[in-house]
Amino acid sequence: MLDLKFLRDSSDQVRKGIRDKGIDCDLDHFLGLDQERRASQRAFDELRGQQKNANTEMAGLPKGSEEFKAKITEMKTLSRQVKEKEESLRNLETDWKAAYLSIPNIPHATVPVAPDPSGNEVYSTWGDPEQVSAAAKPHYDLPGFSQIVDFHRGSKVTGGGFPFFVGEGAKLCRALIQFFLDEAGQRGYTEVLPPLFVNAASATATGQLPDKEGQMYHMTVDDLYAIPTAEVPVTNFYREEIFSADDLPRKVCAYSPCFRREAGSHGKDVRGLNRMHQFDKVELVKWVHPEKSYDELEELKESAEALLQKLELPYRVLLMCSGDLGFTQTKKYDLEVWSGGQKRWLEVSSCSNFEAFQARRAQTRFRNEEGKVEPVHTLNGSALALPRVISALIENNLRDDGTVVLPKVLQPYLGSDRIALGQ
RNA sequence: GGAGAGAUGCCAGAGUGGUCGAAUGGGCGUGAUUGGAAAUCACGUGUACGGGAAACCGUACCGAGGGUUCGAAUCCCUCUCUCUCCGCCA
Repeated sequence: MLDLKFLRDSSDQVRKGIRDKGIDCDLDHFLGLDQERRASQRAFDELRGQQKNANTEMAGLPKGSEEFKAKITEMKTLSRQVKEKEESLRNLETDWKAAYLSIPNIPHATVPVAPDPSGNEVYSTWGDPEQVSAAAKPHYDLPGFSQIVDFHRGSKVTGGGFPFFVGEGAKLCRALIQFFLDEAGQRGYTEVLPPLFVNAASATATGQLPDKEGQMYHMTVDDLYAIPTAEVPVTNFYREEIFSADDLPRKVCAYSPCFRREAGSHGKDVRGLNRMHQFDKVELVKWVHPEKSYDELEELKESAEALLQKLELPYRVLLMCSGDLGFTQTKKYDLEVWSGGQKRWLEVSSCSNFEAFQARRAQTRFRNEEGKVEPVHTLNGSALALPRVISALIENNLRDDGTVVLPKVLQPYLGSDRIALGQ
């Protein structure tokens, strides 16, 4: 949610932001409801104030007195009015809240304005894609690949997009998870292992609800959602809490499986490890002082980049344009690894600043220098999502003998300098 | 899954229908005292929404939702969560 006063006083700026993101949202409908709500609350407060005054008065009167009885008769009318007014206020508040939740965050001034992904800017590039491309093939076409990532049995057991990682494949996952967590730990992130299901309040705070309901698996019997990313439970860790200024910044990392229904995404992107319903990821989340959040975004991006560098995988960083920003984000960098076999860039990380948007929904605040309570800024970034890192590792490092040479940093975790496909 | 107990402010913990946003203690903050500190004393110390230039004022909030009543932290109903014991299990 954006700040209420900001929405009222800078509505033109908000309208522009909504337009630049290409999101369909009726700000004026909300502003109209906001006025109605305020008027309704004033009226209710007034009536309720009368009732309270009368109440105090009555406490001083003898219980059975004529005066007391007369007062009761009088107050019955008022009581009815208060109830009616309260009901209409509650109804207005419900509509108002729904409209409020439908307003997206707006892009930061440094974000390029463009309607679609073609407007994303290549911010930087690391490594040499050409070098690894020569004879590489897509991982899903490699002999033996299906023995370390078994899609067929996954489909039998669960459904499409839920593969088994087997043998070396499973060990590679475990190694990457531990490597990512170790690196985050060294950067001062506290490790958590979060719940994999969250309630609706949590999903609302981070912005999955009501905006992206269809993307999550929903367990209707218990009204719980399978997390699409560890961002959801982790960001909600401090929901409804107030930090003191020197608690900030607070940094947490978490490994978790992520579950995505990905409704509506079909086509060439979906082969092999490129897009799945369940995948593993290590996520970084930060709660920071509002003045620092854009510096923190750079630090977050660099943390994720450092992982790809240590894994010796060529990548590029994109500064996402307004039209490619999500509902909740003000600014976002995507990291894309070079897939030597598929000859294309694959997103492995997304580092975003939400400013106070999530914090306001989650009511995560801090006491600022003047002692006033204000929302913190939250950020998060993948560091990293596993499957596409795995495909790049395999495709880029496959040797003629069918083995995949591992980057130095992973070797201690696997106890070997290479893994074999197949066998 | 069964039985019981409970949920109040930063924490502990009073309050069983009216003057309760809520005693008291602790913590924290400011000040007094001190050479400095401890101890002691005084004052202060929630959040949200609304009104106001501001000081400040109003209203809501005692797990959540509903009900009874002129009036609810307090009575009734439903739900959620926590704790204890039993069962079951990793």
